[in-house]
Amino acid sequence: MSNQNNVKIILHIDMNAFFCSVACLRNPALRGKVFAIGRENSYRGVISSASYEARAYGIHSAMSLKEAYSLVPDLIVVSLDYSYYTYYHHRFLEIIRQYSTLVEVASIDEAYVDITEISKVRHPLVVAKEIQKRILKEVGLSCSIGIAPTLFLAKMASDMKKPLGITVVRKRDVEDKLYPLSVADIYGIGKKTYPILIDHGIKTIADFMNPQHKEKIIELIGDTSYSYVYHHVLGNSSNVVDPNRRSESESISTSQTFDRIINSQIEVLYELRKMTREMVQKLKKDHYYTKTISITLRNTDFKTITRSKSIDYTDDFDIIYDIVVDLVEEHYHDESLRLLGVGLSNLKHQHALPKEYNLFTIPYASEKQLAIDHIIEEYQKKYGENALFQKKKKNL
DNA sequence: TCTGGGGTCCTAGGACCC
DNA sequence: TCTGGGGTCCTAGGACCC
Repeated sequence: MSNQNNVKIILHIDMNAFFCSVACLRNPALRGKVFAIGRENSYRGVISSASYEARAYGIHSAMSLKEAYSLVPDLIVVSLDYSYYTYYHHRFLEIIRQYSTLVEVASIDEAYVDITEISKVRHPLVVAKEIQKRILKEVGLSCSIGIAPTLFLAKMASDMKKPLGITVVRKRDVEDKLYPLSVADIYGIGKKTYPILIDHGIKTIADFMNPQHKEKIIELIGDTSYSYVYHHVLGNSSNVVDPNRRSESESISTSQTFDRIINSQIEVLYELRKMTREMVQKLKKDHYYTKTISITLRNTDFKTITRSKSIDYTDDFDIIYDIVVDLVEEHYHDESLRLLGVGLSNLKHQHALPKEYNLFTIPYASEKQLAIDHIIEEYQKKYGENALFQKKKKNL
């Protein structure tokens, strides 16, 4: 691969069945077993990763546990503390960073690396093979690697051979290697969009790229999506690996699906207060301020709404929780809920904030909120810590 | 005992300002 | 009285990804 102009050599490195592989490292007895990562001893929830042996039975991530057990009644389901995943995440990044300073972390189990520099003295394929071998030997994880001139093509390439694959996609390989693939394999085309395309005869990437179909596809999925795919497939997209792209968060959120039904305002507020507390702690720990506060409510029919409100930048629990209370009072009307969530978005790092926000925070708690706190306290004093839920428990 | 949890990005309409 | 764009912020929702 020669490098004229700004042709770059990008690797996309993708850990194979990452969560399951980490679980095997912690418990080697799992190796070779039909198992998955999910909530242990439960039929609720979904699979977050399936071992290759389990995949052979049709089990895959996002599948409900109930469905998985119906396919494999004696499926082994394990869960692991998240810190194990982050530990191995850093372990494989350590190795990758020995080959380039241009490493962009894309998620817990994948990264982009610009190896243009080292490729001037060593063949990219040799570099990729060495990285793959070292991650397997030194960390114990297998990965697939895509080599291409852009991030998008590298991502598509790493997907083509798993596990332990290495796939090269140069611009001139696109017709051979990408065109035969299904439109469902396009990164960025998901389960809502690909059935629409397939229903209208756009089955392969070759179909998609055929100029005769341009009008029809734009009609189906819009101008923006069409151009996005069209140009990315041709290799006309960003080839800049930016180590800082995801280093600052734009939003943080938490949500929880409950075993019981939530159907009173006081319960909603009680749970959301715990979540808000958690979010504000995280906010402060990383020295962020938030501008937009949102709540998420999902009812028993799985209908989900989010409602938000923007205020001046703040990191003050009382101010933030007060907005949560406002949102609940405005939008919750005694429906039966199964999921609650709180999100903080429009985040700004302390040092990026206009000066006036950095002076000091005035202690604040609205009368409305103090009244609610009082009700909750009284309730608990009278009936005990879990009083709010006792009546539901009886019904279970 | 159907359907987790944490993110990013985009769209679209309305308000408001110039 | 009617009629303009452009830009930015806010809110709600949805698609997608891991």
